[in-house]
Amino acid sequence: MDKIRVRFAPSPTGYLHIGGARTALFNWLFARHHGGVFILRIEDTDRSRSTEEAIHAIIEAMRWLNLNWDEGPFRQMDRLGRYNEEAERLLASGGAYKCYCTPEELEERRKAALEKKETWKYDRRCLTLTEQERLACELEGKKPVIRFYCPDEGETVIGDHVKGNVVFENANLDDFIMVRADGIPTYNFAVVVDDHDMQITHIIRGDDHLSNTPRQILLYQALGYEVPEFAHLPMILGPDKTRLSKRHGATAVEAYRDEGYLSKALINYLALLGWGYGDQTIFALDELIKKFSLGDVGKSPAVFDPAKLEWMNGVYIRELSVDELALLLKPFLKNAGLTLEMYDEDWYKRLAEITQERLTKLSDIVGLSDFFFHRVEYQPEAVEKVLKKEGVPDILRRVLETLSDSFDFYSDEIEKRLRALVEQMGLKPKLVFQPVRVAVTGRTVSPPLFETIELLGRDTALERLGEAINIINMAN
RNA sequence: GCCCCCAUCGUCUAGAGGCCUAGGACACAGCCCUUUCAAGGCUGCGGCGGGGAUUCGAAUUCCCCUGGGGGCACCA
Repeated sequence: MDKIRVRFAPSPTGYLHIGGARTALFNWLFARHHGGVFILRIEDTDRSRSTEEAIHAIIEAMRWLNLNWDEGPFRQMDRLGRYNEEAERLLASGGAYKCYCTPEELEERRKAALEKKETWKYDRRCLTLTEQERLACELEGKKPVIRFYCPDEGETVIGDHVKGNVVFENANLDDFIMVRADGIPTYNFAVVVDDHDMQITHIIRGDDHLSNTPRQILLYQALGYEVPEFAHLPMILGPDKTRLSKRHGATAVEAYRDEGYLSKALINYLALLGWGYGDQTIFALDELIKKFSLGDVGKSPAVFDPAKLEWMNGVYIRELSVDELALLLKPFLKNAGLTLEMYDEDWYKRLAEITQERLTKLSDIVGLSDFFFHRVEYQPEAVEKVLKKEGVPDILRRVLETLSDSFDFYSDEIEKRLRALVEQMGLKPKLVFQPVRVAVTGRTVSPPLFETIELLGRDTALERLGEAINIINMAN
C-alpha cells in the first residue's frame, strides 16, 4: 500500500471541540501507527463564520494535545484557483452546470414542495437553459452557482472501515451546489479537490458526514480521481444522548486545559470514546499508537462522561513526578492570587508531594492549600464541631508547648513529638489531631497534618494554635 | 416527510454460536486501612430494548418493530 496520508480538517468557527479533538486524535494515531503523514487543513470557506481567532485557538489546542502535524496548516481560501480549475473542467465535461436560481427563489420552491409533502430536490430548472436564456440572466447581472449534475440512476456504495458497506440510491441525491455565486466552493466540492490534491488515502471523520459521502464519491468519479478509503467515527453525545454541545457543559479543549486537566489524560480518555482494546483503560501514548486500529473502532455513539475523565486525570496526576507536579501547580496558585515570597522551590515541591493523591484536577490545589497563603478562616462548623469540644483548649495549649520546644521542624519529628504527647495524655489520637487540624487550617479536612504543620512553619503554626485558643475562650 | 447510521450494567465497553451463572473500568453503596480528606484493598448494586426466524444451542446470525442519533443549506 502507498504511504498512508490522513488529515484533520476543522472549520475555524470556534474553539477546538472535544469531538473534533477525538477526530484529530484518531487520525493522528492512525498516521503514527502506520508511519504515515498527518495533515492539518483549515476549512475556511464559510466566510461569515470563519475567524482568525478560531484558527489560532484550534492550533493552540492541537499543540497542547501534542497532536503534531507533518504538513500544513493549509487553508482552503488559499486554494481558490484550484477549485476554479476543477469546476471549469467539470463544467466543460457536462458533469456540472450553472444555475441562476436565487436563494430566495429556491427557498420558495422548497417550501412549496414541503407543503405538498413532497421531498425537495433541486428541480434542474437551469439545467436546460438555452444559451439565450443564460445570456439574459447574465445581462440581468445574475451570478450563477455551479451545480453538480448528479446521476439519477444507480447507487453509490461506501465501503466504510467502521460502518461496513453503506448503500445510497443516487436518485435520492440532488444537484448540490459546488461553487457559490461568489466563486467560493462549498464544502462537498472543496473537500474532494483537497483530499485528492493532498493525496489523502484515508478519510477519518465523524459520522455526521456519512450522508455527504455519496455526493463526494460521485464527485471523485466525475473528476476522474481515485476514491480514498473512508472511516466514519460514531458521534460523541451528551448525557441526554444528543450530540455533545455547549449545553452539556465545557466542550472546548482549552476549557479542560484551564481547569487543570492533563493533555495525556484527555488523550487517553478521548481514545476510549469509540475505540477500545480489550479490558484495558489506561494507555501510555506509545501503547495507543501501537494498538490503535480502525477495526477496533465501535459503531455506536458514546456518551461523554466527565466523571470518568476526572478520575483518569487523577490517575495521570498521580503518575507525575513531584517536580513536574510542582511546576504545573504554580500557575494555578498564581492565578488564584495565592503566592507568598517566603515559599521557595522546595516548599512547592513539598506541597505537591502532600497534595498529589488528593488532586483530581490541577485547579483543585486552590481549595486544598489556600490556607497556606493567607490568614486562617475558621469555618463556623469546624469551630462548633471540633474546637468547642470539652478539653480542647488544654489540648491545644499542650500542643503549642510541644511545638515550641527546640527541634528541627520537620514532619517526622513533629509527628513523633505529638504522638508522644498523645500517649502521655492518654487520649485517642483523633481527639488531639482533629482540633489541631482545625486550629492550623481552619477546617476539618486538610492535607496530612504533620506535613501541613511543617509547611506552615513553626511561627505560623504556633500563632494559629494561639488564635484558636483565643477563639474558644472568647466564645465562652 | 425522505435518506442513512446505531442498539450489552446509569456511563465507557469486553463479548465475533456453546468458554456467559454475561467480564472489566467509571459512578454509586458498604467494609478494611487511617489523625481528616484522599489514595489503596475487598465486597456489593447493576445490563444483553421487544417480537419472530435459523440452530441441538444465540448477547453473538437473519427479518420486523421500537427507541436513539445524524443528514436532507450558496454550513462544515
